[in-house]
Amino acid sequence: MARLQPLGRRFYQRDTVAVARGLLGKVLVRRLPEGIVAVRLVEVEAYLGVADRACHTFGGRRTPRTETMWGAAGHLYVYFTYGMHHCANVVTRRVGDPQAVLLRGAVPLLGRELMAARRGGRDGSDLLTGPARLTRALGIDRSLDGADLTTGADVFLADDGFRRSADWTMALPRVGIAYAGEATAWPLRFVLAGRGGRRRGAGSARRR
DNA sequence: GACCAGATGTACT
DNA sequence: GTACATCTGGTCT
Repeated sequence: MARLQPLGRRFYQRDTVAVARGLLGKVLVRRLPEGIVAVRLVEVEAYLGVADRACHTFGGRRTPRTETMWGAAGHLYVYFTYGMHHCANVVTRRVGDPQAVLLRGAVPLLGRELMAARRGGRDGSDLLTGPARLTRALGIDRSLDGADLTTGADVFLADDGFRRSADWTMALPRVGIAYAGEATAWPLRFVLAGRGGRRRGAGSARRR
């Protein structure tokens, strides 16, 4: 894993669903003060911008929080939710077309101890399953909102040659967006089958 | 498996 | 000022 090259801007400028599928199996590398950690993405969700009721930019909403999504592809969009959790997204498409892919789950490749330490010593099959667990284990917060993923700096995505077959990719309804009307059922959540994806299905959607 | 509380930033009135 | 959020961890059954 010594010489991973960051994915280029063009990878992110494609159709959001294509980017989401393409991200499965890719390696997310994070440089922490304590060392380098790396994980393989196994679960993501696509958010399709102004036409997607579940998306922060639905209807053209543009606020300080969502500004990163409105910018160039290949940047990290990090937001804070439920008063205590951070979630990380990858911005896709082009400037002015605010779409993104939420990183929901991964499996550890390198630096597992560092990640477990950041999660308060918890280490188990749920170390990286769930968007907020992922960001916590990788030390991702609002300070990384807008970070460029193509430079290979603090955080970036890379291809280490891992090849998933299309047969191993599942498309499922998204999670936690019961408020989103018809968009709730759109199959925009992609999971690498047979890998640590979460078992909790769409059925766990909260009241509210 | 089901259910609930938690803590606060963000959007909107 | 108010409502709610791309969720998690803990408890109860």
